[in-house]
Parts: sequence; C-alpha cells; structure tokens
Amino acid sequence: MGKNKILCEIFSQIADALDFLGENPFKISAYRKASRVLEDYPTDVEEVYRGGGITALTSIPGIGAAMSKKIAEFLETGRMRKYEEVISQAPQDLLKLMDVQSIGPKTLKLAYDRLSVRSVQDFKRVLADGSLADLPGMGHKKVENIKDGLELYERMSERIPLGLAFPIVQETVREIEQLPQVKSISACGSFRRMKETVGDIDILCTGDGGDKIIDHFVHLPGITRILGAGETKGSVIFSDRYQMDLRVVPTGSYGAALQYFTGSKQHNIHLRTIAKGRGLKISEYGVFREEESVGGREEQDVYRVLGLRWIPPELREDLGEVEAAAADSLPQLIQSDDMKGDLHVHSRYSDGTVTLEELLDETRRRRYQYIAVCDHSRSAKYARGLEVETLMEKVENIRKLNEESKGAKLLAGTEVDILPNGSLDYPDEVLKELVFVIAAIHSWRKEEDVTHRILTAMESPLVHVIAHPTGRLISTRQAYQVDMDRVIEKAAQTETALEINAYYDRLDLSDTYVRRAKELGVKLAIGTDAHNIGQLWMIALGVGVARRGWCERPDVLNSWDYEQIIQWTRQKGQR
DNA sequence: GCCGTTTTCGGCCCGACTGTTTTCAGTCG
Repeated sequence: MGKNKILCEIFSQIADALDFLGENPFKISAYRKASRVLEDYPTDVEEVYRGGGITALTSIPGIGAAMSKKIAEFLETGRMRKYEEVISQAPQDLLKLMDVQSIGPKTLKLAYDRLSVRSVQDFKRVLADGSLADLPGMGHKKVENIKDGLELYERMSERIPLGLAFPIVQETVREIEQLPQVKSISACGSFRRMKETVGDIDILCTGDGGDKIIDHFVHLPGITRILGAGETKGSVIFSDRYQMDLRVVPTGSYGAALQYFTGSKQHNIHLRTIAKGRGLKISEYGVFREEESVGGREEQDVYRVLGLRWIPPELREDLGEVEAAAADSLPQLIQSDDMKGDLHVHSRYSDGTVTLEELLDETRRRRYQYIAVCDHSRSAKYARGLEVETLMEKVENIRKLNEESKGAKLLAGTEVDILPNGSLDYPDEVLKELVFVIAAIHSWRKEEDVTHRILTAMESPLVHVIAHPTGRLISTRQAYQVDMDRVIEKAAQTETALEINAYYDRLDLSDTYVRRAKELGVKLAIGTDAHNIGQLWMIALGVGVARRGWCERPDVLNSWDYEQIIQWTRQKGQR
C-alpha cells in the first residue's frame, strides 16, 4: 500500500508544480486525477506492475501510457525523472501556499518572477512590506484577502474529524429548521458523504426571506466570527475552529443544489460529462436542455435525467458508483436502522464508567438486541485489564442479568490483547467461556511490523473479531506497520470478522479497507469502543464508514439478530 | 496527459465572485 500513497503524493506535487509553471491545465488535471485515483486504489500498484507490467498499469483509470512508464520507472529505480525535473523549477516550500484561500499558482508565480520569492517566509515579507500589492493585477484588497486566508490557514490547517462536526451540524440544523421561513434543510459536502474528516461544514436550505435566515444563522450561539452574510450565503467560524457555511436557494433548484454541494467534485464531474454527451447541462440551479429546465427540485431529478438510480451520498466519490447506478447494480447499503447492537463497549470492570445494569438498560433504550461488553485483558494494566477471576465474575453477572432480561442481552466479551508473539492474553479455556471475543494490538515497538501478530491471532478459532485493525488515530497517530492486504485475506480465509471501530478518532477500518474486505467476503463488526453512555451515538459514524465501504446488511454482523450472532461465533469456535 | 458505440485527434465540467480592470484573469467550490 505504501507505494500507492507515495505515488499519489508525487503526482500531486507534479500537478502543483506544473500549475505553478503555467502548463496546459488539462495536463495538470490529468496528474491531479491520477493522484486521486492512486490515493484510493485498492490494490498495490507494485503488485499490478509485477503481475502485468506497464500494460496492466494502463488499465487503472486515469493512468495512461505516459504515467504508466513513470510509475514503472519509479518502481524499478526509486526515482522519477519527470518529478525531479519539475520540482527543481518550483520551490516546494512556496507551493504549500496553494492550499491557502485566495492564493493560487498565478499569484505565486508572479511573486516568484517579479519579487524573487522562494519560500513562505519570502512570501510573508512581500505581503507585509506592500511590494506584492504594487504588482500589476494585484492591489490592496487582494492582499488583504490573502492575509486573511493565511491567518485562517494557519489556525485551521487540519481537517476536522467527522465525529466532532457531527453534534455541531445536528444542533445547527435543528436551530435553523425551526425558523418559520425554512422549508427544507440538509447538510451537504463531505459531511453528508460521511467522510472521516471534513474541511468545512456546508448546510443548504430553501425558504423565503434568505436574509432573515442568514441573519439568524450568523448569530447562533458559539459563533465567534462572521466571515460574510448576504441574502443567499452566510459564512461563519464556530468556536474559533470550524468554518460553517449556510446557503439559501430557491425551492425549484433545491435538489440540484443539494446534489451539487454534496459532491464529491470528481463525482459531479463524472455526471456532468455524461450529461454533456446527452445534450444536457447540469448546474447547481438544475438540469437544462438548451435553456429549458428539465429538473432540479428534487435531488433524484439530477440522476433520473441521466438514466441513473439515485446514488447515496456516501458512495459519491467516483469510485465506480456512477457505473453501478447505470447498470442498476448499486448496493443496498446498510442503514442505522439496521443496527441491532453495538459490538464493542467497555464497562466499569475495566476502564469504562458504566455498570452492566446501565448497559443493559441502554440496550433497551436504543432498541438494540445486544451490546457486547468487551473489557480489556489482564496485560492492559493501563486500562485496568481484568484478571481471569474478575472476568469470570463478570461472565457470571452477565449470565444472571440476561436470564432476567426479556429481549435485550449483553454479550459476555473481551477485548483481548494480542501479545508480542501473537498469542492471546487469556488461555483458551478462559476465552471459551466468552460469547464474543475481539482481539487487538495495544502496544508495539516503534517500527515493528505487527502483521504476523494479527495473522497468528486470527488463526485462533476463539477470536471472532480483530479490533481497530490498523491502530491509527485520526488526529494524532499513524497506523502501525501492518500489511492490510494479508490481514484481509487471512480474515477471509479464517472467517474472522474485522472491526469498524466507530470511535470518532479511530474509524478503523477505514472506508477503503472496508470495501476491499467486503469484496473478499469478510464480515465487519461495528463497535463504538464506548467507555461511557455518551459515546454510544458514534455507531452512526461506523455505519457511515460501512456505507462508504459499500456494505450491505449481510456484510455487517450488527444487522444480525442475537441468535444469528451467537450461532456464528459458535461455528467459528468449532472449526 | 487521458480518452474514445459520436472521436486515435481534439476535446477535456461549470458557474459565480472578486478585484482589477475597461473587457478580463484568478480563484473557488
């Protein structure tokens, strides 16, 4: 997988550099597209190349003859001449500024040519001393906008984890939809697509009196800065951190606008290309044949006029969903309503704050059939991992509670540590007493490749799920070294499920791996990893990841009835 | 640089906004 990411980065840098150098825009977008394709490409390009050479590489969408040669060169020699050549003409440090609002390649090139600007530092200098403002085509307002952009960039350069945006969006939507003028409202953008992180938050609504709606919006509690407020668009910073935009559009184009602002950009480009071939034009105002509107009130209109099924937002990444919609073979995606339980929750026995009784109550309150109580195992001292004796006491308590409980059940489980040699932190006779065993790596040496540990753990028939398989934390920690291709293959072979850990900072497995796992028939188990009641809602984030991974009900254990889960885990134990 | 039941050459998504201009370039989503 590593090579895909590196090539993705290389092509992206080439694109930025070519942009800076004023190359043919279509060539630039070809590199951007190739970069994007590789970012999400499910197979290691190195594997593709070893298997079928340059010809095989050209079968990757967006990769043609020229780029295949460059990829091959890189794989063979570890270098790419085109990259080196282009990079030498465009200072990397400067190109970082392309991410800043109001700064683009032309501005940078201008500063480079006329003011010998070579670095971010140089750029800040010519910004401050007024020399940039004096250049032709520039001016004081432009420079002010760039200064604002730079300030915002430095404060908010990181994307926001979806789980942090979630409550903010819910609350804001609730506030706005209460206004009498508002007819329909929806979040859009990467939030609606349930991407694991979001850049800013986009909300769209339709109604009368846009200025009143916007005015209400920009004065909501928690807003710390108003960036703009007109009749159709308001833009604010919430809590000094989150940029949030609200747009008000006419009812007749609400669907088209919703589709448009939901993206992704690549998805929309694909749709527009199809539309064009049919003599149609799609914009955020609707779908048009010549000047005549042929749809746009409902989001479905946009897809319908192209002869496509409506595509769920989570799939809109131009990763095959348009083709699937055309062939009427879109997946029946799993939904939040399908969740019959949570498959990874901690209790007070280890490092959680909740009692078994409270968890059972919560199981009922959420209309679940079950919650799997998976506390840490004895080696996890930092998390108050359970000694065997305590674990057995917990199992007995769960048995009693379940006996008295109608409907809702707790699954007696553990999140057992996978030890450095791949063995498990409890002996088999202990694990046999448990209904649901998820195994996880919690400690590893720097640079250690943990693949063999996970593969070994999956060989145990007593392990049902591998929890947070890559160990990454979205905001703070890289994944450990692990060959996920082998893990997923082994999971298929041993019928071990892989977890979609739904805790907002994990979302591990991530969507790309989920999709690959699903394709190999691997089952997924969504668990919130909640340590208190207030974290159980995150199951919604896990469902989002599953949907982005094209999962249907049979793929996800949580959609199964209690009895089915029990039967499945037993079967695995008896192999 | 990519791509093809309209094309192997000539296209490549589209519109708005802003600021600088006097008809348009740059940037954004």
